Amino acid sequence: MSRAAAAHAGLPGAGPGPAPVGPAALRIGEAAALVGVSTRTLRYYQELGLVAPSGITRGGARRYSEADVARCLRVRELQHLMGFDLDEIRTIVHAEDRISELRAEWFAAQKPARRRAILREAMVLNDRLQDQVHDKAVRLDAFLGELEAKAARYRQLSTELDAEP
Amino acid sequence: MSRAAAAHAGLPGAGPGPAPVGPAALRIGEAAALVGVSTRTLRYYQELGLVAPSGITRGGARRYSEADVARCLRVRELQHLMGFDLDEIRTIVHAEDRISELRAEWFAAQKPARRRAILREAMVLNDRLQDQVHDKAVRLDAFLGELEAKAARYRQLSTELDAEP
DNA sequence: TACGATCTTCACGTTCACGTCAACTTCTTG
DNA sequence: CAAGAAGTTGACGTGAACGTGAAGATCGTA
Repeated sequence: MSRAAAAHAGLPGAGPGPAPVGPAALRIGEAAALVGVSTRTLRYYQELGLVAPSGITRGGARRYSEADVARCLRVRELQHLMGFDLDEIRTIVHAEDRISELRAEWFAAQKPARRRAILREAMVLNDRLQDQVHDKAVRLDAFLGELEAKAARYRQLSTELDAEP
Repeated sequence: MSRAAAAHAGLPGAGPGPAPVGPAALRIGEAAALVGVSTRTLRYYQELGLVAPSGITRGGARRYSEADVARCLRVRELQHLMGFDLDEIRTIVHAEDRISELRAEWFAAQKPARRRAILREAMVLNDRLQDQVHDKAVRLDAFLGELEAKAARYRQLSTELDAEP
């Protein structure tokens, strides 16, 4: 597992202590405000292994990067836009982590056979997610189509009314 | 409020006792099986004013019509496909009830002015719902687009790999 | 370095959408 | 009409996703 992925999994990591606090380090309250949730929610996400702050101070205070905030926003999107529960979301974001790991491995890999294997795994992960989303999108579009048909029917009736007073 | 709407709101109604049990009357267990939920869930939906059985026996047993089942399925769709909570769904289905009331009023109405007013109200209700759905659909399609772009990129890399071994 | 704002970790409370058990009644079928 | 299946109300239990203190440690600024 990569360094970044380990941090996001909330693991201590084998590296030299806690990750360095970058220049864009936000405190939990600031990050929460940006995401639009409570600090409790951010701690809860970390508890579930969804989003771990990429830095911590010596005293143990969480420090969130912009990428962390983006990740939180993504979780919210998957939650409310897609209707996934946090457990499903964990699966999804971990798959996405794995994909960005694979990207790095891809650049490092020399042998075409290895590259092919990496690509295959990434494609499988991506396709799986795509299927889930596609399913929802299709049914939602159908729903929207119904509503639009009704709206059209109303407009039709309206013009008919206006035509013959 | 119309007869049907009163029944679905779970009100006793001023009519001559409970609604007659039609030929297509399903027991709660059968209706639940068709919808794919538990009997508890159907009672809960009634409790919230979402779906009330259109008939009851003298003894007080609920009898669901096919329309009731369809209504339950609609609730499930709004719940899982759209991600609305049951309170929002109550607002939506009540708006839809109001629309079908308006349809009846429309046919009964003689004066064009009255018809125009009815139509306006129906259009407002429909547009409101349509906006909510449209918003979700747009963002979901964008999400899907990202995934498809990635998939295309993977396919591209794959063919490049196969081309030059 | 003092101090108030912000953070930390428990730990229990809350809301939603039901699940589940109990005690009893009703329905249907032989 | 007996009996078992299914239904009724009522009340309490449950998992998810947090909310809400409590008690204390830490951070940033004067």
